[in-house]
Amino acid sequence: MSRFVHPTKEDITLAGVLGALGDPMRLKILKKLLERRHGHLSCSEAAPCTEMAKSTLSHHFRILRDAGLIRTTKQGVENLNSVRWDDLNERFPGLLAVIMKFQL
Amino acid sequence: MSRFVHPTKEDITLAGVLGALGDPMRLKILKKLLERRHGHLSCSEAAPCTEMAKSTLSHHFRILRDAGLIRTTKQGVENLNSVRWDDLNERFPGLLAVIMKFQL
DNA sequence: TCTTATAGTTCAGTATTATTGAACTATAGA
DNA sequence: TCTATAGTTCAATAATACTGAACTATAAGA
Repeated sequence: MSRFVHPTKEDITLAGVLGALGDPMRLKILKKLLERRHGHLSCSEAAPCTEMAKSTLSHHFRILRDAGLIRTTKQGVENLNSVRWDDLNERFPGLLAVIMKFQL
Repeated sequence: MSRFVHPTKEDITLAGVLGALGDPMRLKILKKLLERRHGHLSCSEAAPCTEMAKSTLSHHFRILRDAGLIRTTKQGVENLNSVRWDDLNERFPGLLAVIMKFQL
């Protein structure tokens, strides 16, 4: 029964957010999640490609979670992930919207 | 006579830019440079604090340069650094302007 | 209930990056 | 030429990231 640790909105830092997004895989994961802004995706649904190690994927989700970019809840056998859109937009207005515009 | 290597505008990547800015020191350096958008600052003028190792500072400037965020030219004993504002704004319109708005 | 499958985490070893003191390079000025 | 200044490069260590293997938790079927 692993409970996920999420930083409070106030504890989200700019360097943390940018650092977490400074990786092509994590950018792709966030883009997939952002496409359904208030929806949820399991880790494997949000994976940028299928031939990547589960542990690697888990690692990247952890980094996104620790930076405050996503919220993870366990539902049955899956983890459901969603972007913390409102928190992020209050903390850093416009940031995610701009990043989301660009390709890759 | 060290010549600095700068990526072409086309070679600047989003993950590279975000990764380079995913560090408090480098964010501070960029902010100082951005305050005089088309001006130039030496490395020591742009240093976030004075009590950091010269080699560490040099390392951070290198990462910013390799990511395409700054251009460095040697002038006398000093290195002059400036933000590649136009290149970045053409490649990722609005990105730097948004990041610049936030504190820390 | 026992077994199997699914989804993901944790562990541990390896690989990559970051940090920093010491030595070095290049330029300017006395 | 000698000294000071500004920064780089090197080399060693510290900290993070990546990933295969083993493990945990839940669901569903026999």
